[in-house]
Amino acid sequence: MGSVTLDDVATQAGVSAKTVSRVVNGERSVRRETRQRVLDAIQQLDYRPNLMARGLSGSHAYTIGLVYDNPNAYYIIAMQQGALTACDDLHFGLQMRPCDSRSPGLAEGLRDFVRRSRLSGLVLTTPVSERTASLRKLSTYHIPCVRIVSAAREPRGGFPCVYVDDRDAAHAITTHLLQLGHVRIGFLRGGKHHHASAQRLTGYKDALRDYGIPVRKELMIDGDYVFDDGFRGARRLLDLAEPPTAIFGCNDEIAAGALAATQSMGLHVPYDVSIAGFEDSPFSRHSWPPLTTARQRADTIVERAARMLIAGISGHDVKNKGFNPELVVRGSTAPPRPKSRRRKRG
Amino acid sequence: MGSVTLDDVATQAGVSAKTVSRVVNGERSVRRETRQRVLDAIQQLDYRPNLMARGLSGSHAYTIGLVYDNPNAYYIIAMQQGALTACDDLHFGLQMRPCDSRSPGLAEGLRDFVRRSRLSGLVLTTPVSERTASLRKLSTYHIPCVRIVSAAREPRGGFPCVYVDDRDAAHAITTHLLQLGHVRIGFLRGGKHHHASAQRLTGYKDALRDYGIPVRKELMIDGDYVFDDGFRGARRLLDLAEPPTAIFGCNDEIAAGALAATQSMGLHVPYDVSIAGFEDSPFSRHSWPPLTTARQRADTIVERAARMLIAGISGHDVKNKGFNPELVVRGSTAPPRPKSRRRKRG
DNA sequence: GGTTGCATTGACAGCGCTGTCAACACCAAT
DNA sequence: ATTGGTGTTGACAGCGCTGTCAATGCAACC
Repeated sequence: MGSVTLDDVATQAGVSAKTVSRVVNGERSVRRETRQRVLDAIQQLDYRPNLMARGLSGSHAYTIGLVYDNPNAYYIIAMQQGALTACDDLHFGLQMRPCDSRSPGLAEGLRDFVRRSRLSGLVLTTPVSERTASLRKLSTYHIPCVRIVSAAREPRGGFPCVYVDDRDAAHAITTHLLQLGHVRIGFLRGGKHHHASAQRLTGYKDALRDYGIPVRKELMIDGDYVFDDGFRGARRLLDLAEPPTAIFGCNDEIAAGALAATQSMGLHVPYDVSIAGFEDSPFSRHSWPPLTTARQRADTIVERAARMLIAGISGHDVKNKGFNPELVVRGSTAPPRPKSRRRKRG
Repeated sequence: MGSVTLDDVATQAGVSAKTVSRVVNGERSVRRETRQRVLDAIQQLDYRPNLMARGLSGSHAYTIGLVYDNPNAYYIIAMQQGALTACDDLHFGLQMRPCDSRSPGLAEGLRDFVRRSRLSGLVLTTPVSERTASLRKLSTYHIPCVRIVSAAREPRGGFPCVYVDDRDAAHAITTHLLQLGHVRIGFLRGGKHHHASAQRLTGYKDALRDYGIPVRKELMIDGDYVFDDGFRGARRLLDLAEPPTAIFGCNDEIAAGALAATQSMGLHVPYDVSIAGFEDSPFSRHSWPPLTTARQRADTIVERAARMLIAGISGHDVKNKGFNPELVVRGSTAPPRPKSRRRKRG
């Protein structure tokens, strides 16, 4: 019943409690042979450190915070899952916290969150990780943080990062559509406050330029990362005098909305219109036809960020890490129908 | 920097630390006048108990667990929000935990979860709260729990409950459709393992019977709580020789799928087909037209359950509490079109 | 008046861990 | 042999709180 404590392990290994503590916390000054004896005892007794005791005693709580502000519930769930995996594995606690990334008091709010629970550090997800002014303020509080950001290459300075090359992935998706033969490609933007959205737009534009195709303003529609904006945006695109033959939604939920809108106009996907998303969320798999998208494993990315954060807190060196979302071609994209044979039903 | 402790409050109020502890924990044996003095001091100093210290010292961690197993991310997020509100307010910690409600080791898994973090208790959400065998086993572990269940009246025995009358709400929605003049009403079922789904089906059937309308098997389609099952189910319904004039989806995501399917067939909602959902999730508001639905505030319901749980842990009496989802009529339902003038486009 | 019982309060130990500091062994340099 | 550094280990206090138990005050009882 009463669980195994440091002292139990110490007795078993024939050392002092403090030495066990040293081993558990990966401190260097323990002889190899002693360390092994302790590790064996830990394994034998299935010892797990008591978070409360560690937190009460130590200078921090051995618990990290996951901070997010995102309208996309599926994305949040995936991020939580990733953070949970890392924390369970490394015997850290996890506090999950929604927040308002546009609040002027963001930095202070995060500071209070950390102080109240004596958190060891924070994983800052987009778009919280992009509020540079707040981040600057946050850095004066000496709170260990890892940011997840949208960038093609390793950002310089500031907090350690996990960076995701949204531009490149959007470039790949757009290129996929271009290679299929599409020329008029619509783009449905997401979250104005999300850099990722801007990066994906850049990738789209760059790909068009690479193919010598002019970027048309009327083909790029603003909106947020929600189903309905995808629905309305796609309607606007398809109501154009010369509608696009393909639509690239800034995330899967937008793309799912676009899919519904397209079908609501009696058009067939992918024969009349191709549709691509971004994220590989359940939306992209559950829709019909399933969406071509860029696989961006939010769980993997956040897990990595959490591991980096904990490594940093434990005094290890941390190297920034980049991810490249991977193109996933599914049934929602196909070559455009020859113009003469296209018709709009409904 | 170093935060306010019990001793600080005790000094300020001129009492011992233990007395402050008594006030904070709502114990009875404190004179009214003393209690007030302590409360004032707490307010003045903005004291918040240290969870780690409480947990280390006390017999439990002053932290509750929220357990869920649901494919609907929006629903999970809402539940988390509600639990967070209650815990923040009552100075309890919160651990959120996805799990597999169909695992045979469910009870043991929950027990280990509780033991490892010395949790004070669990809020069991559907469908975890419906695994009667596991629940019976769980009850032998003496873990305080509050269940959220789908039931018309207060369940007898077992753990305390928050019960939601899904049957009644589904009855109300169906009646709404019947009153509009619909006779052939399709029903898209959700999660086979969710009692709520069965309850809603019952409400649907009961309402039909109340109106003397036969329940037709071909109008009730199985599926899970996901967009795509709504899409496919609606297609099947509308492809019937004599299709329904209204479709009732077991939750909003299913209904959103049905909406997309209906529109994909060139039919107009609500003029050709009425569609209703259940839950009042973002889906129902973001779709076009917005969905008629039953407002079931998962956040409010879970907040209530969490408050009940914490009250029980603190030794107070707990009374079960019922919720009745409330009919919300929006643009997706209207009287059926006279049959002669109905046409199917596309 | 002395005793009992209840309501109210406080002293104290200790939850399981980490930070600090001191102790010890050992080797290289003096 | 002595000193000083380095690597390794342990003793001990104490983090902020609660559980236990004892002390206090006061009213009610024989």
